[in-house]
Amino acid sequence: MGAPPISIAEMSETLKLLGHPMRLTIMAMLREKETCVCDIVDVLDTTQPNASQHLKKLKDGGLVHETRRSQWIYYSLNLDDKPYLTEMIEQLPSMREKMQQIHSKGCS
Amino acid sequence: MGAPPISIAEMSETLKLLGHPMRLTIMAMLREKETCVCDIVDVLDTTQPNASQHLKKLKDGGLVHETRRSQWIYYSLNLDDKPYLTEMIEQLPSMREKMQQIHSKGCS
DNA sequence: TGCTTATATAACGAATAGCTTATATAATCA
DNA sequence: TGATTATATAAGCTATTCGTTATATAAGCA
Repeated sequence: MGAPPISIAEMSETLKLLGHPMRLTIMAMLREKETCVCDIVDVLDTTQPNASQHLKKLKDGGLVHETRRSQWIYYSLNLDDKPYLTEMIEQLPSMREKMQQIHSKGCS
Repeated sequence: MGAPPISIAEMSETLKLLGHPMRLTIMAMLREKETCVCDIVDVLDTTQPNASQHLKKLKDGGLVHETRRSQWIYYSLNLDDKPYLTEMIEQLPSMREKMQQIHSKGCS
């Protein structure tokens, strides 16, 4: 009935996931809109496997959700059960510009 | 004039600090009231050097503040320049009971 | 079917973080 | 001053995390 109790263990595990610049950048990107892996790779300016492994951690931690749409896999935020994160996510710097620049290159 | 810009690098470093159960517990304790190291050691149920090293990280990260009052050093929250944390800190589980139990033992 | 693109997984080395034990510093008190 | 209490620092070991390279899977297309 009331809000589900949040344990320190659970919260600290989640915060550990966000305590990495690439993963936090991914969260900032996904706040704008759902994004496919190739665009994330471009913005992070890293290798595809590296981005993929960070995405896996975020997914395993329940912070993001994935959907396949033909050959692309789109990631999106999944913060429904973590209301304590909303304010912080909102205050992340905008990634809009960097995400637009990517598409001048075009990854797909 | 406007709010100071927050970088992803800066935020992720701060979140990394909070991504450890002992450090997050310390933050939850300090939300209640400023606390000396010996009480923190008791609640965390760890060794004094371990607690001390976690406190040092929080201090170096600008999350807490210390004041010496005779032989005791009291730590307190320092969140003035990190408004994005306030909601999360507020939603940490209360440490009131655990902090009261400690004083039945009495560390000082 | 074979080729190409998108993504995930595995394996490994390097770097980092965490905890422990031992020791140092600082304050109080007798 | 010496003993005691509170706290910090150092050193070393272990465990975890990170990024890389190589490889696997999956979808689309010719």
